[in-house]
Amino acid sequence: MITPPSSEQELLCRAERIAGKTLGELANTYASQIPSNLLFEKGWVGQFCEKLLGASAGSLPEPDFPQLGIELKTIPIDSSGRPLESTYVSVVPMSATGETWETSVVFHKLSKVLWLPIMSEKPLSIEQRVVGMPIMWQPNPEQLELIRMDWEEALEKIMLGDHGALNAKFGEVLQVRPKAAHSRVLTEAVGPEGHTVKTLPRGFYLRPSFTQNILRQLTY
DNA sequence: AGCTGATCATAT
DNA sequence: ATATGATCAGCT
Repeated sequence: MITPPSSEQELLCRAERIAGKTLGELANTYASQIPSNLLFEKGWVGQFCEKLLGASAGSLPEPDFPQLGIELKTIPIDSSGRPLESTYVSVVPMSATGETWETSVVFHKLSKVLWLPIMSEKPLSIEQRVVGMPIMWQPNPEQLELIRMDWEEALEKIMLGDHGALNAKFGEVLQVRPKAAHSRVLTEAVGPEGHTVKTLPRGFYLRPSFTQNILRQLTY
């Protein structure tokens, strides 16, 4: 059990200390069992890194380091530093809770993010994957505005019950995609006439084109 | 090769 | 069921 970092600086130092190491080395050091593939433990890398850096466990809709207001995101990259996947941010509130942008989970989680790139090209086994240099990121005004506009538009679709629009084509930078155990899962949502209906749960994801820019801006 | 919809583990 | 952590895998 690793204690939570007491400051942003300490968190960053911890992350820098594991940069350059393979997941195999780190798992050895911390006596963790490493899965041979991620098919049945898709979140393993993220959860392992949370543990390494002292994030408070739990699945609360708030940043991983609540006291610091910092969210940790591991992001798989190829040898050119390009993201291999989109980045999950949070659940889409399909039953519109009267949330505003400033009170939204998306806003709070993305206010400050510690990105931890993991070189994860397919031929590499999990233990061979390498932790890259961490990036402490706060969205600049333009980035924040792009995210906000997608978020606002998504909330409009929710209020209208226009679930057909809430698919993976939605959002310039903040995408909407299914987020569920399987495709038969249903959650409560606002229907077209304002009544409660059931629909597939969805999540907000950052598109790779957006996260690539985040990784680039500190790489150069 | 990138995108989109589907899916898996765990905790509460 | 819903939240966290995400990646998988078929299709274009």
